[in-house]
Amino acid sequence: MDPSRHADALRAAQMYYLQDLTMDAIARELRTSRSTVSRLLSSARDSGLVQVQIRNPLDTGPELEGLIRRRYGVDAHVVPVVETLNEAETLDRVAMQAARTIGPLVDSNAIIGVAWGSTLSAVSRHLTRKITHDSVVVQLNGAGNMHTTGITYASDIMRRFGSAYGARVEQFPVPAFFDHAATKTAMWNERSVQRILELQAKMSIAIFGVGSVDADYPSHVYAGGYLDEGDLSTLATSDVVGDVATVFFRADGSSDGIVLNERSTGPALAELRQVRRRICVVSGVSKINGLKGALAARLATDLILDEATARRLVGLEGLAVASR
Amino acid sequence: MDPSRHADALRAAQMYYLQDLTMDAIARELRTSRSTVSRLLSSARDSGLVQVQIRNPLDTGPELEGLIRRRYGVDAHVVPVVETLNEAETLDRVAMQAARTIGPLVDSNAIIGVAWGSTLSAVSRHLTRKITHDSVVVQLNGAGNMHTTGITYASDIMRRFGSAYGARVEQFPVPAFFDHAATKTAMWNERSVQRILELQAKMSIAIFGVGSVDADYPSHVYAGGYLDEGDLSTLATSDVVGDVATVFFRADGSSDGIVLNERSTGPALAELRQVRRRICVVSGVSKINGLKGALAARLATDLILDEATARRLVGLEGLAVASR
DNA sequence: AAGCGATATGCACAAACGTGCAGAACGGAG
DNA sequence: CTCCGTTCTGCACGTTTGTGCATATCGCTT
Repeated sequence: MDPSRHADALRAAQMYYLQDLTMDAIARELRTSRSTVSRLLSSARDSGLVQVQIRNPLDTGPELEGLIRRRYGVDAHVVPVVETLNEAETLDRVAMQAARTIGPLVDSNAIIGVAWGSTLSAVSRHLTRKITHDSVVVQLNGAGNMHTTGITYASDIMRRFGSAYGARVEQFPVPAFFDHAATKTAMWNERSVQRILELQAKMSIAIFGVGSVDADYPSHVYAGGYLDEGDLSTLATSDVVGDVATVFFRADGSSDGIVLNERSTGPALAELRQVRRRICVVSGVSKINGLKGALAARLATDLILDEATARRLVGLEGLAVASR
Repeated sequence: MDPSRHADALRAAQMYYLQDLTMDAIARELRTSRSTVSRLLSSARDSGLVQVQIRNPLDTGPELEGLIRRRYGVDAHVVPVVETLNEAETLDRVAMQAARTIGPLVDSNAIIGVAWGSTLSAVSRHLTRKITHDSVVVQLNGAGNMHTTGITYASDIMRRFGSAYGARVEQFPVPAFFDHAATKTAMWNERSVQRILELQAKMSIAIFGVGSVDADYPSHVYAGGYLDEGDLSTLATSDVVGDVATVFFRADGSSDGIVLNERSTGPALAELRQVRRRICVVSGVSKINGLKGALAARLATDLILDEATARRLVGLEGLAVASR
């Protein structure tokens, strides 16, 4: 792109956001039309030149976020939504806010682990650009299943992350679950796979949703042809409540003895917990049980979720906004 | 203020800035009118809840800021202005942008040293609020002179800084210059004064303008009744080009042997250089000589200045915006 | 040089927004 | 309970901003 356009965008952004001039005044100074300035500004915004951040003072009394922080030890970001919204609208709004909340956390030299699923797909569609250097986006778990290689679906997500942050993208071209644990063992010794595993071990940020076994609309994992009848009934008898990156856990956060995990390509929970910043995005109350399990397993350091689910999490279902 | 109003402002800000809803839509969700939302948002902005930041990628070619950085070793923030603006308008716009640039640099537990003068007065008028804890604003140099105690003028500046950042304000109730160096020595042993000096020694940020002896409109210091005829001629014979916080220096940045400094209440240049972050705000090309001296003395780590002065600084007076 | 596709610009209109003003709601003081 | 001063609210209006469309500009090919 024309570099002088970029320079103009910067000038315009400074004048608009830092000097409170109107677009009209800026247009006169840049000797162009007001509409061009409008477009310059929007390009400045979505090229990440302008960064809007909302810092809510942590001392805002007994707010939802504070409650969650104290109860579960995670930094919560509650997305305000009204109850009347349907699932899709809620997801979209949670995803948009999640995308913008994640932005400031991504730095140069970051290694960003990304899972897949409907939540992450939505998030990836709303990412705001931010220029970083030498960042890498690495896929957390395979996406293939019996019907497709899952390439297009998961890789779209990865690609969007990569281009938003100017990062190299490292896909993980394996199925979500192997049919036989032995295959996984074999593959895990392949150098091509080890390269990915090593990257994962060095992640500085991980971003994922949660699956919940009993969700109203079951997650991709449970309904998308990844598991057969036998697998599903095994899950039921092991008291599994949900998963993160196709690794399953129980309500108490434990995952030992869940045989399916031996065939899963996602990072072991203990491994995930090594990551400094672990961002979990959740939209929809029906994921509550999976979410509680993930929190019990201490899988997240940051949690972005809609208000209704947040209330449910701390047992305030009925209450309206605090102190009104 | 009503705490629920604050909560609404936060919700509104999230929906507006993070979810791209219109004020109309937000009004419906909050069950209020669109105008109220508009007002909520502006209160969110100027209570510092919403933070707009402009990060210009440092790799934007041979830009003015890059040139200045390489030549003088300071982080430059060039404020775009057209040449046709008069002094007052330029100052206002530089001040506004300076105020908003400073904001993100102020943290909790900061000790902020602030000078006075027309530049800082303008800056103080445009500060955006930001809630911090246990911050202190400390006056860098006395403001009294033969005619007034200077209290109202300098203390207005200090007060504005204090209230913008929720910081304690520590004034320095001494004249700008003592008549006799001996009085300064005596006062500097007073515990009330030492308390201030100790605070200054612990400053984490210092904010100041520059005075330039030959400016078109001489700074307060040179015209405001602080110095008598004898002082002014002494300055002339010592090759002084300007001052920072009423401490004088020559074009090469040296200040040794300038007798007036022995009577000045500002921090010695060597002392100022100890401060981690030293922000210098300059508006108007006629301050160029003072500014060059200050840069030679390495008094600043960050420099906020108007475009015309920036061009002058790197010797590109005639040039228009790079690459157009 | 002409032709062509992609991109950028300005116009004009519609949508979104800020703000003065009048009335409502609130919170003491008497 | 009433009064009065203060703060908040919604309306209405004027201003500011986003965007579809027709036109212009640029870079590249033929």
